[in-house]
Amino acid sequence: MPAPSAPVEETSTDAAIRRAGLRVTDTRRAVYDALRSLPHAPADALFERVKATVPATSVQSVYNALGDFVTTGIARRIEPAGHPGLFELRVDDNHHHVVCTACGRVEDIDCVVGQAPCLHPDETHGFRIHTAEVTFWGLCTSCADA
Amino acid sequence: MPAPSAPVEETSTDAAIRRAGLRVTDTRRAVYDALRSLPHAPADALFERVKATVPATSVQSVYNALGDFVTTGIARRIEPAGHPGLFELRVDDNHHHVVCTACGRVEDIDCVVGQAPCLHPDETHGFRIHTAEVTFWGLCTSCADA
DNA sequence: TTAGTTGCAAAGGCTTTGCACGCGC
DNA sequence: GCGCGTGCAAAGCCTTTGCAACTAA
Repeated sequence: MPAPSAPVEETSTDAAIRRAGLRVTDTRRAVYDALRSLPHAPADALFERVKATVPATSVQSVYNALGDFVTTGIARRIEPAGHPGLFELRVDDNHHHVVCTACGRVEDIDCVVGQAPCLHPDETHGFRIHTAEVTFWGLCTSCADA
Repeated sequence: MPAPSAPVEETSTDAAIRRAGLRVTDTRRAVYDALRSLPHAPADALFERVKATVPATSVQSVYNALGDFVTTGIARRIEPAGHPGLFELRVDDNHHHVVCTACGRVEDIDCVVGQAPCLHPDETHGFRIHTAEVTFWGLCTSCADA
């Protein structure tokens, strides 16, 4: 036996899917792994990736899996205006996104402040707010040079 | 002559359109007025409104007008994930949005802080940032009660 | 006049839905 | 074995594009 001296949190793909209450299937495993390789990928890019492992799959099945991931909370869908939906696994931490207005590239930005004041407005029109989402728009290095 | 004692800024619909460098047409005037009545409206709702004034118009013409407004900067398009694009006239001031996760209702939120620290991250992956967009997700009063 | 706009039609991209078969548990 | 998930097909929604006729400047 491997004698785990410290409590080893099982972080494999299978475990993550199972923890979400979903059955482990080839498609879901492949989609999850694809999300790990491609941090901010649109569905069709993920599909291309998944096809390499599970050739019989379809775009719709990838959408199914992504939908299940988003519903159960192990993935998140972001939708920068003017671009198709992108999917990512980072879901628990409070981070934001920069989107290149020219090429659509997306990068993560860690929030520099713990309790951002602008994320806790006092006038909320009575809304009970549970999430804040920040998107920065700008030019990435490649597009700024061009 | 009306003898304007103070310099009167002409703020009529026509003037706004003309100032954007666009020709004034019935369709554009109607779309602009519809935007004033419906602060965060999707294209089809605006179309319904416009049809009352200009029955011969079409959804595509409304899209044309909206596209022109957005391009010239007198309107802005926001796209809360999961909902069709919404259009609004408030464009010069720094304000954000609350979106109801249940019914999709959108309200404006004025930014309480002038220079929000979270909107000026130091690590930007080399992006030259020019805009920051904040979306709050929550439940509006009606949906929270239900 | 003449270039910018319209209205119509059609296509396009992204995503969801419905259903019979197959597989995870 | 039971039920969830897949794969296939088709439809759906929102939006953009192309083009001849029209009209604001």
